[in-house]
Amino acid sequence: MKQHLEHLLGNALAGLHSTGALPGPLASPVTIERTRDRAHGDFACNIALTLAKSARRKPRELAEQIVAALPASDQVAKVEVAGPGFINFFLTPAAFQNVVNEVLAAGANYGRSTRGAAQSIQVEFVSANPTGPLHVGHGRGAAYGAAVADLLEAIGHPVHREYYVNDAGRQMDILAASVWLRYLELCGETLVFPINGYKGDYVWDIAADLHRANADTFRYPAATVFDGVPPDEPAGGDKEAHIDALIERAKQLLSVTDYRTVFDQGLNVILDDIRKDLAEFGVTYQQWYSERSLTESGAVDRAIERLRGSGHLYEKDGALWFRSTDYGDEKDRVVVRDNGQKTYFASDIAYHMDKLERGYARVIDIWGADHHGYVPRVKAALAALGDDPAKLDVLLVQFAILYKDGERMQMSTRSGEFVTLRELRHEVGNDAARFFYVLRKCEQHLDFDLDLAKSQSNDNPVYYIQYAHARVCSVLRQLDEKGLPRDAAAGAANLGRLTETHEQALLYTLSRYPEVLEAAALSHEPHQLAHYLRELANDFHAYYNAHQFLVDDAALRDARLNLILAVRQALANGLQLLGVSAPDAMAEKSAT
RNA sequence: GCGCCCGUAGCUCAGCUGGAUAGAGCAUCGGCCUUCUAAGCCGAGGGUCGCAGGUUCGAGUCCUGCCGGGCGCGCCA
Repeated sequence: MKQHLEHLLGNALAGLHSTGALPGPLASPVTIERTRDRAHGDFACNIALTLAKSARRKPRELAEQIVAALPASDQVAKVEVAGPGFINFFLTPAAFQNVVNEVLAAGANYGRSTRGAAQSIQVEFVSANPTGPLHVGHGRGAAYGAAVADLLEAIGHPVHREYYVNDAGRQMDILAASVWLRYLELCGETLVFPINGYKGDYVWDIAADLHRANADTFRYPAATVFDGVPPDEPAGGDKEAHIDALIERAKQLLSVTDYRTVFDQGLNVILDDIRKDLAEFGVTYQQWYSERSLTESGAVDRAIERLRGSGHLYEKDGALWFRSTDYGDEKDRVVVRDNGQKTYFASDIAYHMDKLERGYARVIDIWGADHHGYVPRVKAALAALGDDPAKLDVLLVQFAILYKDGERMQMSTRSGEFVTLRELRHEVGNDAARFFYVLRKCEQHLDFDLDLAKSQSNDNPVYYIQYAHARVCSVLRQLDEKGLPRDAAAGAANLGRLTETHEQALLYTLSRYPEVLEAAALSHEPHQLAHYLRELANDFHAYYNAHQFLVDDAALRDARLNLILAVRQALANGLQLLGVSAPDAMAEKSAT
């Protein structure tokens, strides 16, 4: 519809140019928009307003002239010039009624397009450190990232979903040390667990597995383990120095392979748990990319050498620095520490270099908003490597703040007092969780009221949309029970019977779906789709209450059934993109 | 102090990237179930779009400065 109108306007303007009625080529392209108010027609164009200045003409006059030059179209019922000079298009009922045929013909593909087919996109999201189970904050990144990826795929982009596994670095060593200390306790050693260690129950579970499989193989007396280790914070020492020394002791006492065994026990158990958790949440990946593999393959060294070759590295205080300030970062960054260890940033440079070398047209990183300060340095690194930093899009997701009993909950992996994604999923269900998470745009803080989500799940908008879908299914069941026939072809032939106000509203909303999908995908805003689905469900429920579908008039009945089947299809397509199920019937409402 | 995000109805948020009279859900009040599921529908009240300037035919939307809230500013990851 939109393209058709743009085509008509293009012809009209070309005609005016050729007769000299309008000067020069257009500065801006012709854009057709949906009107905010249907009193202004179905679509509107502000071209006369934007052209008025350069043409030195009054906008309304110009608009009249453009309208007069418009070619005839059987889809256009009326064209008006209104307000300061808008050109308003009123389409024929038939133009909208035909949307039903389009939806039913396209089925699960309705709304999808191929406009992005030439551009492959890599989307990296969640990528939480495998030091513990995913919590509710990660859940938002998961739901948002999956929806963005699915939306991009829906407009034709080949999409590669990836999880970057931080299986190297200090945090993982702290986990390994935590597992080992718990293991020692299980062996019968008595010790004071470090304040900076991972205290969650899952660490005990991992340690128990380790003990079952290896008995006392990795056991050392606690006194030996803590020999020479500086005191922890409660004992008047530094908690960071304390835990670092314990890691050192672990590496000294255990052989390289034994330390690796303890380390990998923690890594693998947690990573498997994360994989399973996300899969249950409907979030899947094409690839799990290991940070460790970047070091082992020499990719990190290669990245550093490339930076050195392009003259962006220098040494200071025994460390190797990247001059990221050359590219707008606020300070230079260390890539190799004075102790010879490469920083996390060095791995990340190598990782992003690798992403672009793999040939993606665009790369999207979805990070927690607390990492926003990290963006300039990664972009700077890409620029220094000679890559185009504009290929990288970093989407920052603000925190999901949990409320329980009206109070804000503190979340900390280290203290073990967090609410896990799994707990949340079990409380409110996958559908509600997926939908709630994408209901807000990512830069908006998300208030997640656990009590509301738990006790009053009826208020959840996801049920409202699912109910609309289930109602259509229910109508079809009623049709069967009443032994009434359904003739899809007759329905298609009688779409002209759909003239009620509610039907027109529904047809109009249905016709917007492809535009909403595209806008949501291009702007990485799944919430647009979520809000649209609510509108579509709203139009359907209003229609349902105002009119009967299973009427005696067979032609009208078939037309209405085709319409609501089209609505069901659009609802199902949209819900699927958000990872929410489209049930055929709603489960019995619980008594509470 | 510097940087990023947010500020719209009592509450939680949309506002289609600068368009016409600022919308929805909760909450409040009033209606609708012998008829396809009432997890639904219809109606009412509720606004200085944080404040002050600026840009233009037009600003909730763009630019500047304040105010308020969140998050960052490691040779941690």
